[in-house]
This record gives sequence, C-alpha cells and structure tokens, in this order.
Amino acid sequence: MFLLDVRYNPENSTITRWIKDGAVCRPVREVFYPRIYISCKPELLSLVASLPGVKHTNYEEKSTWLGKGPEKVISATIEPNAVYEIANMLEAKGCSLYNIDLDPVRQYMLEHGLFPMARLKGDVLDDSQYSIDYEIPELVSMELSVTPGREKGIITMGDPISRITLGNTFIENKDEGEMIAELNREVARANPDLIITEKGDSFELPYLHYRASLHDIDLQLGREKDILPEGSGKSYFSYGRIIYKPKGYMLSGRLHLDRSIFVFREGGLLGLIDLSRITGIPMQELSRLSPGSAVTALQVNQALRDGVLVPWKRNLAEYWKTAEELLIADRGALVIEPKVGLHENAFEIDFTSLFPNIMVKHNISPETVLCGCCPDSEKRVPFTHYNICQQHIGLIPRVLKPLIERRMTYKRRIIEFPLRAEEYEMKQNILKWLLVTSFGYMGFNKARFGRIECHESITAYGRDILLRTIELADDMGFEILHGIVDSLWVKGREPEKLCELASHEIGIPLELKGEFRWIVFLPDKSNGVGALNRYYGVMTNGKLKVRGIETRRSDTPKLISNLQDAMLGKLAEAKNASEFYMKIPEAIGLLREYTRKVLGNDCEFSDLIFKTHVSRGCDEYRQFNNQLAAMKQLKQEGIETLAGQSIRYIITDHKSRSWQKRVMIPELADDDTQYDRAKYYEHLLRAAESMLLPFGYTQERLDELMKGKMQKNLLIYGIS
DNA sequence: ATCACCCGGGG
DNA sequence: GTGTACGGGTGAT
Repeated sequence: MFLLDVRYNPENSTITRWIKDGAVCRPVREVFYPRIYISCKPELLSLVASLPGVKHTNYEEKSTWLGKGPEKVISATIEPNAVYEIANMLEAKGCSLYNIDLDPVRQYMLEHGLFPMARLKGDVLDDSQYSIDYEIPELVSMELSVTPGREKGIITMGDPISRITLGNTFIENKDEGEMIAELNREVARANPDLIITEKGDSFELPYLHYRASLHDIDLQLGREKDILPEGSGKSYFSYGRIIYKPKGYMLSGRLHLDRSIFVFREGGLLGLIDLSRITGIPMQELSRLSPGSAVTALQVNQALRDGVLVPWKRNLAEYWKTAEELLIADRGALVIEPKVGLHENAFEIDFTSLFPNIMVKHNISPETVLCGCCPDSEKRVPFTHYNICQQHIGLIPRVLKPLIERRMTYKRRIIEFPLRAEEYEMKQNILKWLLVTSFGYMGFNKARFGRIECHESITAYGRDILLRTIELADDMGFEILHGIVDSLWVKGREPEKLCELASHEIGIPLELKGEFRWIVFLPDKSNGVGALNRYYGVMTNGKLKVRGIETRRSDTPKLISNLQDAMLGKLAEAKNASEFYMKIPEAIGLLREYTRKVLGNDCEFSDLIFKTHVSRGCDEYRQFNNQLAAMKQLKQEGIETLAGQSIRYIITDHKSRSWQKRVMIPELADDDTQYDRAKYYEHLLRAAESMLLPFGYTQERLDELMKGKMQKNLLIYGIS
C-alpha cells in the first residue's frame, strides 16, 4: 500500500489520506487541527485557551530562532479557519507568533512521520524518507486533452468542444453535453491515478468546467467531487520578471499534473515523486511550486525537527542593508573579460555546484555567520572578515549536504546503470535546480532562513576561489581566455592536471567541462569590448555550445533562429581555425538564401512570430511598442492580457504609429496579411552580424554584400 | 543621449 | 505560496 496523496478540508478540519492499495485507491479520514506557537507572558495561556476556535493549549519548550536555546512557549491547536484571526489578534497584543503559515497537510505528515508516496504496511510506515532505492506503486496514468471547434482566429471559452481525448479514447462528433458526460463516465471506468494535461491549469480544466456548466453538468475528474479553485490566477515576481500563475485545478484522490509546470518539465514524473518524498509536499501541490519553495520546505522541515519554530512574516528589517551598503560589501562574483575573437584548443573548466559547496564547506547559515558564540573564530570570510561559528553546523549546510550527496549518487548511477540512465538523469536534474536556487534564496529578503550577510559571504568565497584558481592556472602556464562566477576558459596543455590540483587545493571539485576545437567570444555590439555571456564554439565531441545570441532567446522568431542555427551548423563543420575562416563565406551564403526568401515574400507566418512576456497591463505602459500594439489588438478581440502572460505578433509595418497597422497577432492574420519585409531583412542581417562581428562583418557590410548580388533577384521577384 | 522594456541558466 | 542584480539587445522619446 502506498500513500498517494493527503488533502485537507478546512471546512470540517478533516485530513484525507488517499491509500493506493493494488488497483484500489481509498480515502481514510481523520480530524486534524493545525498547531501554532505563541511566545509571550506565560499568564496569557488562559486568554489563549478561551479564544473561540482554540481547541487545546499547552506549554512547550522550543527554540524561537536558529541557534537559540529552548524557551517556554504556548502551543495551541486551532480550527483552521480561525488561525489568521487569532494570530493577528495576539500579535496586536505584543505576542510573537510561530508556525502560522505552515500548511496543515505538511504539519500532519511531519507529526506522523509520513511523506507522499510512502509505502505502508497496514496503518504504519514501511519505508524510509531519504532512501535512494524505494519502491513506487504501479500508477495508472492518462493524458487528457481538449480541442475546441475553431479552425482559426482566437480561441475563447465561447467556442464549443470539438474533441476530447482521454488516453486512447476519442470523444467527438456528439452533442457537447453528451461528450462531457461521456468523459465523466470514461474517467470513472478507467479510474486513473494520474491525469496529465499539457496546460490543464490555464486551459483544459477551466475550459471543460465552463463548457460543462453551460449544459448544467458537473464535470467529475477526481475520485471525489471536484472543487473548483476560486478567483483568478496571480502575477508575481520571480527571476527578475513577472510570471503569471493560473489557479491550480487540483483533484481529490487522483492527481492532476500539468506538464507545462516547472518541476514536471525538468524532472518528469519520477523526479517529481523523488522531490515529493524528500520535501514532504504532496505531488499536486509540489508540481505547481517553484524550486525555491521546495528548498524552503526542506529547511523548514529540518528546523522543525530540530525543535526550532518558524516565525510568522519573518522580514527583519534591521538585517537588510541599504542598496548603497550592499554595493560596497557585495561586489558580486568575479569576472574576467573575455578575449574577443576565435580561439583554438580552449578548455572550459567549472566548479560543480560551487555556491552550495561553499555553503557546506564553510558552514554558511544565518545563525553561523557573525555568530555570537565565536567572535574570535579562526574561520573568516575572505574580503569581509565576518566570523563563522566553529561550534555548530548550521541549518543550511545540514540541509544541503545530503542534497549534494543525493545528487552525486544519482549522477554516478547514470553511468553505472545505463538502462535506467534517463530516470537518474531526471532525478539529478531536479536536485540541481534546488541547489542552484538555494544560493539566491539567501539574498531574498522574504526567504524564511535567508540573510544578506550569508549571500555576501558566499560570493566572497566564490571570488576568492576563482582568483586562486586563475593564479594556479597562470603558474601552470595556461592562458586565461575568460572567467565568470564558477567557470574558466583556458588555453594550454593538460587541463586535467589543473583540475586535479585546484580541486585538491580548494576542496571543491573542479571539472573539465569540455575541450573546444574552436570557440568565438563575441563583443558587446555597442563598444566592441568582450561580452560576458555571448559566445559559440564546437567541442571535440562535435557538440555546439552557444550562449547569448538571438537563437538562445525565447522571443526570437523561428526565421531568425533558423538562420543562426544553419550558420552555426555550417561553421561547426570546421575542425580548426583555418577551416573556420574558409566556412565564413558559406555561412554568408546561407544568409543570402534567407534574405532572398524574406524579400521574395516567401516566408511562413509561423516563422515570423515574436513572442514576449508582458510585464504589466495594457494601460500601464509608458512607451508605445510592438507588444503594446499586439495587446491592444487582443483587447479589441475581448481578451485581456495579464502581467506575466505572453503575447505573439508578426511585424507588419514597423514604422507605423498605429497599433492596428504596426503588428498583427497571428490569430488574425490571413492570406492578405503582408509582413514587413524590410524589418525582417534587418533582423536577419543583425543576427548574422551577432555571429560574425569579430571578423569584420558589420550589418552595413553584410547589407552591401547582399545588395551586390541581389540586383538580379530583385528583378526576378519584382521588388523595386 | 537617455529611458523603457525584454531575456538569460542547464543538459 | 515569491530569487536578485545586472549585462546585453532593441526600440521609443
């Protein structure tokens, strides 16, 4: 038997465990009240106990912050819907509140030592949360998709369903209400454990539910009555950009997983199960979270197990420096300006998981950096000279160390067990993302266990490590071509020796990432100086590595990335520098083919689409631009674009100031639509320039080259 | 010239 | 229910 899912209903304070027992999946229910902690005068216990909604109170010994000894606090179990009201009231009375926004499901699992997908024997756990080799139940998984009955134009909720696909079953050519009723029956009959959709949260499920409501039918996809999410999605800030997140359509007793969401995309089902087990977050919820939340969950779990409470709204202003102070203390990571142009026989060497390894090796955690117990510690952060605790290992290293080891185990197994390589690859990949975000979280002022001095210390160690490695490489006679954060590009002999020596000296593994037959570092187009993250090259295994240019960007039309990919493919045929130079004319020949196609009006609309995320609503833009024009067209069609959603458009008349004329959203394009040939021609030249600028091919020069041979073609195509 | 706005990582 | 800071590009003002 396995614990497929745990759900909580705050209306009746009931926990439901969904037990997968062979082919059967059954609910087991019990009443459960979340527990909060209050730090205040002990006399307040009777007041707390008398509050409406409070079930049970007690005194407990708990630590209220990392590194602090236990103290007497009040614990109270409370009706879930009363938690925030009571917390606010007590906070106003001067109490400090803890474990307030801890999801009841996770509290329940922690209290009972349970975790998602755990194997059970009767009612008891028969599994170990952090084991690597665990059994998973046979899960019945079905893909669900819906096709609306509209060939072109903008699809809206108003369009009736044309076809529903569930697994291998097609439901079509029927009255819409009958189709939905059949879907209900089919789901009940096939009884899957997982329903997987492409974009279920933003499209399939809300659309199906809406269509069902028109026929007075209840769509029933879960093993228990579906509860629709209330309200619309949310726009939030992440990775320096606004993201739109739709409300999650979660099912009871059956898991709805949306393929387009991060964790599922990066780790697949097995990665999701693995992460769900170690974080204790149920799969449906986890599949909709960012890796940062998973990292926080691991930290919170560890803290709770250590008897440390989780503060409510922790955002200690005095910890956070002003922007100016930050600028002085945090010079960020080290960067060596790349040498622009072509290089033969270059090596890329990287420190694996540099920042997480620094945190573990140097014991960096909010309670260990500048700790009160070791002011004279011998462990000092480079540049800043902060003292680090020598007596206790911090929360962060204790969480990260097993994570790094787990990932290393999976990475080893990719090689040891080739038949299961794909599975281990997905599992290590998802863990990699957790490690990456664990660093950024330190500098995030809303992070539960973040602290800016930790962030600073990590980058300081990073600078120190890269500087020492450069020195070592220099001593060994290597030429340094480029360096950034945790990577170096060097030219010389026997890079393995450098890696070995540096790994030994630094104590963090330095890996040989690749040997390049040749690599081109590109300049900043505005000043010709080497740009930090713009390069392309071919490794000795024949693989291309490309960064920073148009083809890597998600907003680039296919036409442009196709050109660059073709040019890269052509250049990649070169085995060395002299062959590379000989390939340049052929690459320019490809540019000629593409420009002819564009000017000859011979392009597919689908290749011309720009796609960008909008950062704000239609009325909030200060500047008129292409995407605003596209948003206005959508709005006229009755579709509101929310911050974080993406929009697509084709440029039709780039110089026009009119939002109707300037661009065209693809849904409205027809045979009469004329794209802006001059503009796409310009974009092609720029894309070629991006790659060939170090060799003297500017946009102007390329334009002349095209025009020189273009005269005849212009006549053929009849363009003047 | 300066400001506005978008994208990026890894395998 | 959430990474920040910043370099790089293009385009508007």
